[in-house]
Amino acid sequence: MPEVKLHGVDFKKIKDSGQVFRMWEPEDGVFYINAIGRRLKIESKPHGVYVFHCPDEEYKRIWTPYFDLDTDYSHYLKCIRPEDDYLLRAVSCGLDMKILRQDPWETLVSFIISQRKNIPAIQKSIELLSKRFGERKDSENGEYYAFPTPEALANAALTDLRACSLGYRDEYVHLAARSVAGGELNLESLRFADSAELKDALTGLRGVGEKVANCVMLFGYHKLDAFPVDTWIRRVIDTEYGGDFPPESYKRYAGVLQQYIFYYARKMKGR
DNA sequence: TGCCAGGCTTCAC
DNA sequence: GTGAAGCATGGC
Repeated sequence: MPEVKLHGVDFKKIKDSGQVFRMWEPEDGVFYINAIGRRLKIESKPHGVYVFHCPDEEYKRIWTPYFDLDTDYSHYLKCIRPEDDYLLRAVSCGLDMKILRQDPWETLVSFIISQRKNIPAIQKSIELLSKRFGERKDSENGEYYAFPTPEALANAALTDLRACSLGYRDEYVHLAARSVAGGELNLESLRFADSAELKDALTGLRGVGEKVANCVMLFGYHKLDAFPVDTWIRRVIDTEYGGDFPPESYKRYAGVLQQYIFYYARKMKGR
């Protein structure tokens, strides 16, 4: 069981970042996450040490890239203009945030569901969906339900999907599942596509517009230039940047910067 | 109790 | 291309 000293990662902020919906903290400093067909427990110890409840090999091969642990984010922040007070405050508030490398399918469905829902409601829908259609699994970190496969959701009755509080999005999820299960949309081969091609493929799905596509690109394909604009980001752009963001020099890592802004904007509202 | 939520589709213009 | 209405449901 790997016990590692980590710098530049804050799992509490990741849990609260709105990019991942199956991560929770049942007691202070203890995190669980259901992702990529696994359940992981992470325990924080003093002095930046974390215990990952999994084999060493899995930590290196799966979770290091998943949490992007080997990347130094200070590199992404060098483009920030010194006079951009708002962004500097946002970055300082969200320091040690990470952009995860989530499973594209789970990310796609999660963000289709996310439209016009708040985060607790999204989490609830995803848990209902997993319980009803996901495979029940046993792990050293407890029993859980894996995220449903495309086939499982493609074969589901629309009324059963609706029972997971999907609302009008039931049809969107069903169509996306049928498209992936039927091979018309190959999410794996899209890993090799550039951002423009990827966005075209995603927005070709019913119920996937600009915003959801950008979330899938950023959180499922690690396209750091993808810039999702939701109601929170829209408000900040309008009130802090006169309606125009990101500037050209920010565009390469706009998705990373966006994540700090999203986290900061929500944090400030909650105060 | 009303407003809002990590929006999208449709339709008018 | 832009703008507004309608959409199911639940959290706060």
